[in-house]
Amino acid sequence: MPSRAFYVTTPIYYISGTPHIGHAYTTIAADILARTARAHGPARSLTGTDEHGQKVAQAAEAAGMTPQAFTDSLAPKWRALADAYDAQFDDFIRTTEPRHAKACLALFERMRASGDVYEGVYEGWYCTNDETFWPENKLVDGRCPNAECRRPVQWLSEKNWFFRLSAYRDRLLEHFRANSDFLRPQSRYNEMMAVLEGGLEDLSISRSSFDWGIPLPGGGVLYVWFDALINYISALDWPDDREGLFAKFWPGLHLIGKEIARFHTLIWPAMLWSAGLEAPERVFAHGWILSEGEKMSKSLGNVIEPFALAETFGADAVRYFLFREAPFGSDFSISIEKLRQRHNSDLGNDLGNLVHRTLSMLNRYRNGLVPQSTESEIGDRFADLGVLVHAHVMALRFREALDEIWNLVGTLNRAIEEQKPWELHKQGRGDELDALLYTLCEGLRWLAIVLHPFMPAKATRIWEQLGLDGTPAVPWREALQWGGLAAETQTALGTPLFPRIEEPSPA
RNA sequence: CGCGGGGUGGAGCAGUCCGGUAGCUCGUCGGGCUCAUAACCCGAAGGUCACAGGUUCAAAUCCUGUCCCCGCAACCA
Repeated sequence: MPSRAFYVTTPIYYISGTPHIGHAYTTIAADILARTARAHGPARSLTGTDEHGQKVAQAAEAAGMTPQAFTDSLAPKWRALADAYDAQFDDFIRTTEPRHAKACLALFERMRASGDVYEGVYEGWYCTNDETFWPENKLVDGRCPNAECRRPVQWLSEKNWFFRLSAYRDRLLEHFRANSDFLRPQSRYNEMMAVLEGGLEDLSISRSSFDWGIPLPGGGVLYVWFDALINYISALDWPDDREGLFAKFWPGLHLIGKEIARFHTLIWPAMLWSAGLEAPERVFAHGWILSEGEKMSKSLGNVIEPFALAETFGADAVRYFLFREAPFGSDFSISIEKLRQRHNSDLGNDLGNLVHRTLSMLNRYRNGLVPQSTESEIGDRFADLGVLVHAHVMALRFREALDEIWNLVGTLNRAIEEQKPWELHKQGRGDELDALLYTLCEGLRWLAIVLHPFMPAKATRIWEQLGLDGTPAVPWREALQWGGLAAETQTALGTPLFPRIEEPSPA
């Protein structure tokens, strides 16, 4: 596979919100992709915060702060979320940065130059919460028709800029048809096709009733959603592109939650086309994480708090759970009990115990020294591991990637049962024992490498216990060669990787 | 006729697009092993794939209809 430059983004998170596990989910997914891609070639990842809009302005006012000071005070919690889950991003963009405003205005001007932006008067019912105008006939009981909002709307009349989105309907249809992978999973693709077939209306892209946004020449500010989408290229220094980031990394992959597929797959590509740029390469709209089978909500008291969760189980165990438990794309349920069980069985019993028993035997029988390299049938079974895991991850099949890895964890555990190293030792069959011990250690080295994107800290601990230098963030193609672990390497038996978490005792 | 998701062994889920002996994890039961985090390995029990029609040599999978469950005030991926 050619090592084309890889670019992955998360949505920019709405800054005055509260980080929850769903944000962490997207963020970790992007991190897994970026880490896997980095092991194969140039890669870049982006996250950030969405800081404009009337709601932020109002919240700032309520807090007695300027909007900028208000958002400055909130941005760190979003960086902290990525940190809490060990997600490393190459860039973190805030929409209040000058580089972003510059890109937004440049895009706006290009779109205007292409004749797709026109001035018009917008009168209608406006929902402040959604930052959206609604036609009279859409209102529900005189309130916002968004089922998740339903707040009172107000009548507004403003002179705004409009984007001729309707003109792009046919091109979008063609694009969807020609690129069946453009939007995944399939259910979201179908949904957007249905929207397209119903036709598109032009979009109001500026606001003049408040000023917390990117100011336009001649007055008004950009509509917050219009501004937000542009982050994906403003962070690549478009249009100046002084370091060639845009040229190298655009177009990329957008990871989003399913509720914002419309913005990312209909409006955003049309904006880019209007400015003479390429649409994103792929958009993946994942599902929601439910708590005890229901949508998380404060009133139900079933919100899983992401910082506390990372603290209780460790970032890596949560990262593992989120992507092993369900296919990426569908909704699934999280619960403390399920997390505990997976931690104990998959991580503790299967993987952690494998590492521990292997190093323990090596310690006992060979003073912790890796024996001479030997041919191994089991090595053959690892041959395709890197290629398979890489392919699954790049196709967003995280669960399948982990299944593949766990198959080999099972293979090694079985090899121990079948060959009974304790017997080999007692019977003085040193060569056979050496061969097995080498196979186990080398297998663990491979596992550390392919697990690293999923569980960076734990994979690094395996690496260190194997006596290897650095981290498992190594180029896969070169590193995944059977026999890479040198004989005589001094290993170090450590404490269990995933100490068992006991069931809370019944009260 | 609001929109969307879903109903598969005790639990949680794959499989459904591209029909062809029903699969995974956990749990349960029985056995083995002792290097290891009471961990590991082997075996077994357990399902009319919501229901009813239809298409087909063949349907969990395609078509039609029905029933049931979940989300849709706020926070919010």
